[in-house]
Order: sequence, then structure tokens, then C-alpha cells
Amino acid sequence: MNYWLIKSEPDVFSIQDLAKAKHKTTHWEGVRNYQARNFLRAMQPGDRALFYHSNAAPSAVAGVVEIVRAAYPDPAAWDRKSDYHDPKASPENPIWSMVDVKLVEIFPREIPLEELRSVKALEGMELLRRGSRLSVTPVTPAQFRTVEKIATRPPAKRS
DNA sequence: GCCAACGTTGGC
DNA sequence: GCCAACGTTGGC
Repeated sequence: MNYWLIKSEPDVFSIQDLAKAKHKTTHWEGVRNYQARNFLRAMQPGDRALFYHSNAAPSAVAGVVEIVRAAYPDPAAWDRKSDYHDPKASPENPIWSMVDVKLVEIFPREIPLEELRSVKALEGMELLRRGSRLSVTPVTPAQFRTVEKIATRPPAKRS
């Protein structure tokens, strides 16, 4: 089983929206970056992912989801009316993939980016890399456990 | 809203 | 295949 981190702008789709969705499940559509797509394709049912709110105030990890369906074609790619439309995509040549994810938990408190940066055990996390923009990234089991642990206890005192 | 970092496009 | 121009992401 592998661990990941997936980003979403809460104004577009938040973890609270996921909690309200049917079966607390959604299609993770709209990934339009090849590297991120390839990570989507490496996901397997049972894998878990941190749900990160980007472009938020503050940006933060908000909870955990489970991958419940492996990658399959993202039909929004050839939907002319979709924000995620790609003129090069078609049903015969889907280009882009999506997975289905299901809510596991909303953390009792969000962990802001600034706090993640202060945690020694999270050094090297792709999200924290300077200029990192990938919306789907792998996370090590140790990093995943560290984030889960931090989420269930009060914020550390900052020096 | 600004802007740095990054990815993509297209002329050559 | 290089690289400038452009578009997007996302922190702040």
C-alpha cells in the first residue's frame, strides 16, 4: 500500500464537500499535468492520500482519503463545456486519467503549511519543496504517519 | 493582487 | 533540439 498527497482548492472542492458527496466518494478529475497523472496511474485501491487545501487561508492538510478505484479515463478531458477540456483528448485517446477517492477522516484540526515546514520528520516532503506545484505527489509511510500524529494533538509551540 | 517557479508551446 | 514567450499554480 502506498501513500500520496492530493491538492484541491477548497473554493473549488473542499474536504467538507467530499463529506457531503454521495458515498463520501468523488472522481478526482481535472489533473492536467503529466507527472501528476502518472502518479494517479500508480495508485491502487486501498492506497491512502492526504487531502491538502491549496490556495487557502491558510493552506493546510485537512484529512485523509482512500483510493477506491484505480485510474481510468477522465471524460472531462473531451467535454468541450468542462473547465478541464483538452482539445487533444478524445474517447479513443483519453490522455488524462482520474481515480475515485473516498473520505476516511477529516482531521480534528487542519495542519497549516507553515507548521508542516517546522516539522523535522517532514523535511524532504515534495509538498514542502521550493516551487513545488504538483497536485499529486507520493508521500512516504513515515511522513504519512507523522502528519496523522500531528493532526491529533495540539500545535507545537513555535520558537 | 503580486509574483516566483514551473510547464508548455511554437518559431526557428 | 533550443529557448523565449506565454500560461498556470499557489504562497503570501
